[in-house]
Formats: sequence, structure tokens, C-alpha cells
Amino acid sequence: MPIRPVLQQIIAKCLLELGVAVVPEQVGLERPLRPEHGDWSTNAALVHAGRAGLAPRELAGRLAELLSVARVPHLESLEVAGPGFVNIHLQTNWLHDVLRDVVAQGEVSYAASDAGGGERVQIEFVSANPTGPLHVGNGWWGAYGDSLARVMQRCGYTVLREYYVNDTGGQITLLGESLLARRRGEEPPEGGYQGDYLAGLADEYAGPDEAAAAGRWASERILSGIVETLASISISFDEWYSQASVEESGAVEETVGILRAKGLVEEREGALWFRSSELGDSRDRVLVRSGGEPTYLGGDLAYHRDKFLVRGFDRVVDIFGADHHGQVASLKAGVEALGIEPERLEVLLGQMVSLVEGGKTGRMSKRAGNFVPLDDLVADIGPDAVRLLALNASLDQATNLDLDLVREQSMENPVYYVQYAHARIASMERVRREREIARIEITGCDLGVLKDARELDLLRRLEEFPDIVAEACAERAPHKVTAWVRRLAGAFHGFYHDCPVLALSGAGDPTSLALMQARLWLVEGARIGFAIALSLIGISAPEKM
RNA sequence: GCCCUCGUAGCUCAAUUGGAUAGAGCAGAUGACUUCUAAUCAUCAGGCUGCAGGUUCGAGUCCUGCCGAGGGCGCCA
Repeated sequence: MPIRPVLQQIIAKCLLELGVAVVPEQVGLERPLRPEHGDWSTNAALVHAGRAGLAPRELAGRLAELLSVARVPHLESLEVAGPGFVNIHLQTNWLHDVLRDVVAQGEVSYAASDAGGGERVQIEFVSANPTGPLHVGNGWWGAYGDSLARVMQRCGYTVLREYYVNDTGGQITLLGESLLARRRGEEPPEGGYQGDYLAGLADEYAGPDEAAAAGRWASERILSGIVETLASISISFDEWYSQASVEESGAVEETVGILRAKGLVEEREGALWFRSSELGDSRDRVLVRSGGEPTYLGGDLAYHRDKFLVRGFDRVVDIFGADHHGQVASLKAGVEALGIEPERLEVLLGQMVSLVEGGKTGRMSKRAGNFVPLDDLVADIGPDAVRLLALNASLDQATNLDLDLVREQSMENPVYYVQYAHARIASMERVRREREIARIEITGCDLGVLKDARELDLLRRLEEFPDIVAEACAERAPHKVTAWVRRLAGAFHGFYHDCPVLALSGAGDPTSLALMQARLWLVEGARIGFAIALSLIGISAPEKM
């Protein structure tokens, strides 16, 4: 049983006695950064001083008095500090309970929750046009989306990962024209695709000399390459949804019909317009061109109608690059117009990833062919390093990736720091078996002997993990798991260095044996933490390095 | 011009969504392997959180205005 909700409940009850009504979940309770501020600290007195009609420090004093007789588990001491914090110091055995909890729940259940309550969520990400190989930016947001899916699954959501395949429209025709030009040994048309990847495809293409067919053929080939690239960094999709299929199904007409019935569509200069400016968009948008072809927005609205109203997702998360932020307002307006509560659609924007090479920063363009393929980066530094790098920063952070530096530092990459910790644990386990050292049941193990600062630090990291995962989920911020696992690795390496387990001196005497057993379980607890976190961020957990 | 996002150590990024003295890694300096993996550990150095106001017990975080960077403003996607 985690201690946080227990403390929150007790504090809420004490506040009630002081004339302040709060729900336990809203009691401010945090783990202070500085150890002298205690194991836990509440700012409740600061927040509620006004309502209680008392000065913050006075309210804090009364709160502390009540808490001292409120049967706080493992309570060591209380103090009022600073402007009115109540700091709670616990006896170290509260952390030993944590270890029992970690081991009891194990890899399957520790740091899992049912916060999502089975809500059906669709996460759409990558969705890069199949007109060329994925570039590094696609990999960045791809890793983010994939890890978000894993985190949300662990928090009780039913998640479906989807890639929207833009397999129709002018760009596919343009791709076909570029391919045919290549085959004839000519320059691609104005604004066409220049990348080298087209050369190989042009040699292979044996179909008719018709742009649409050639484009469709090429985009299928390119898409299967994209599937492989994604698989190389452990990203897979449950669904590849074709834009062409949306348009061919008549869904666009149906969607337009709904909007028309609401009086939000009108004809202007031969095209059909969506009066989105009435719903917060900066201007109106065309849904169907004068030539009868739907615009991207027309297809996209039909697609989102399909997500919510046909397939019935409770919630949809779209992860776009920041260069698509211009379409967010129209999409939101459209979704609202279709009668879907706008909060059910979350659009996350990934800031741009710019690459620096040879001291020069460059913008990637698929058409100009000067982008850096994700495949190249994976080949250079390996899939685990790519994922960790991508999941190191928040989506909001525009990243500057210096390729020279990344290659140079690939052996210094933090991924090895984390994986090495896991490998060390695996190695200890091998030695333990070799020496035929049995691990006794944890129920019969005296964990009270874990008193070293290193041991307690490791326990603290494990204790906070469930909250980290819950936060990463609620804030759609899987990079928090990365930050945590790096901290766990730091705590583990420190422990490993200072606290021998199988190499304890004085082997044989009862004190050492008891300590070894307790440390074996601590190591097992750490292993569980690494295994869960590494799988959430999609990085392998090596047994040997 | 209008709109969106961002600005934190030399570099790449964090920071418990408003908490107490802003933290890691890399790069730099110095030290530690006869033990379970040194891909590790320890110590030092590094900051007016772009600038100026405001809100309050308290601001890197919220509000306003500048400055700077990126992105968007198509019957492209």
C-alpha cells in the first residue's frame, strides 16, 4: 500500500478539524528536494491560511499538532518550516515497506494503475507522407508517440496506435511524375522529388507510363520501407489507415452533409467552404475544391469523424510536427461542428528537430532530397541511443541535434549508463547462481538492515516511480520516465560501488548473511524498476555488455 | 503585418504544473580498480533562468510589454 494517499487522507482529516474542507487528492504533498526538509512536505497551511482565517505559520503549527497524534505511519518527527510548510520525517522502515511492495507487484504490476479506467484512446503519430524515407524528426516524434502509448497502456487506457497514410492527392501524382522522369533520365518536374532513393525505384518500376499509377506503386514501396525503419526502433502500429480509403468510402460527402445541415457550409466560387471562423478558426476553409476533389482538411475531418463517431474512440491524441500547427484550429473547429466534445481531441505539437552537421544547420526537405534519413542515424549510433536521445527532452523543446557530436559521443551516450546498470544486475545474478547462493523468501527477510545512505537513496527512487509513471501519463510526457530511469541508474551505480552484495567481507557470520539477503532483494527491486522503465521507453535491457 | 511555440551552465536537456538554496549528462580539472563488470564512483569548477515590469507568503513556471529563434498564415499536405 503506497504511503502517499494515506498521508493525504490524514492531512485532509486534520484540515477538516481546523475548519478547512479539502478532498484528499488535492492536498499538496511533495517529496522535498532537500533531505533536511523531511521525507514528505505539505504546503496545505500556505494554501488554506486565508480560508482558515489564520496566518500560514499558525495554521501550520496547529496542523502539525493534530498530525502528531493522528497515527501517521512510521512517523519520526514533524516540523513547521519556512513560510508555513509542515515537514514530515519518517523512520527509514517506511522505505523497507516500499521494497516489499515492489517485489510483490513485480514487473507486471508495479507502477501500473487504472487511472484510464479502460478508456479507449487512439494515438495517431508519425503519419509521414509515403513520398520518401523517414527523416530524423519523424523518428523523434515517433519514439515519443510510441512511448506515450506504452505509458498510457500501463495506466489503464486501451490504446490503439495508428498511422494515417496520405496515399492520395497531388503529392502522389507528383511522386509518380518524378519517378517517370527519372526513368527517362530527365530532371524531375518543378517542385518534384529529388532524393536518391528514387533512382533505385525508377530502375525497378515496370508499370505503365502514367503518373498516378507510378505514384501509387512508388508510395507502396516507400511505405514498406517506412514500416521496416520504424520496426528497427521498436515502433509498431496497430492500424495503417489509408486516406484514399476514407475518400473513396464517401465519408467526405457524409461529413460535408452533416456540416451543411448545421448551416456551416456554403458554396463560393465553385468550391465548398467550411465556415470555421465561426468556431474559433482564423478564417474559413475549403473542404471540396471547385474541381470536386476534397482538400486535405475535407479528408481529415471525415477521418476524425470516423475515429470518434464510427469507430467510437473515447479520446484521440494526434501528434503532429509543429509545422502542421496551422491546421489545428480548423481541425478542432470541424470536430466541434460534428458534435464531438473538443476536449476529446488532443493535439500535441512536436517542436522542430534541426540537424547540425559540419557546423552547418540545415532544414530538411524531402522534395529537395537533403534530409538525413532516420535509417542513417540508427546505423550510426544504434536504435537504443536514438530512442533515448529522442525521449530525453519534452515535445515542446525544439531540439538541435549535432550529428558530429552525437556520433562522437555515441559511446558516452546516457543510454549505456542506464543499460550498464541493468547488465550489472544480470551479472550479479549469474554469479549468485554460480556460487549457489540461495535467496530466502522476502517475507522472512529482515530489510531493516538496509540503512546505508546508498541503499535508502535507491529505495527512494523506487518509491517515487509509480507517481512518475502516473505523471508521465497525465501530462502526456513519457520523457519523464527517461529522466527517472537515469536517476535510478545513478542511485544503483552508487549503491553498487559502495555496497558489496555477494562480495561482502566476513562471509558466513550471521550479520553479513542477513545484509546480503536484504541487499539481494534490493537489487531485485532495482531490476524490476529498470525492466519496467526501459520497456516503457522502448529500449532493450541487456543482460551483458 | 497577424497567429502559434520556444528562450535555463560553453554544448544537449531536466526542474515534483506556483514551493524552500534551479539540477543531470557531455566538454574541463583532480582522485579511486587484488572484491559482484571502471561503459563505474568521488571531489572541484561552471547561472542576473533573454530583458523590463506586474500578480503573492513565494515566479524558471502565471499576466503585460519589448528582444531573439523556429513554425504557420494555399482550392499543398
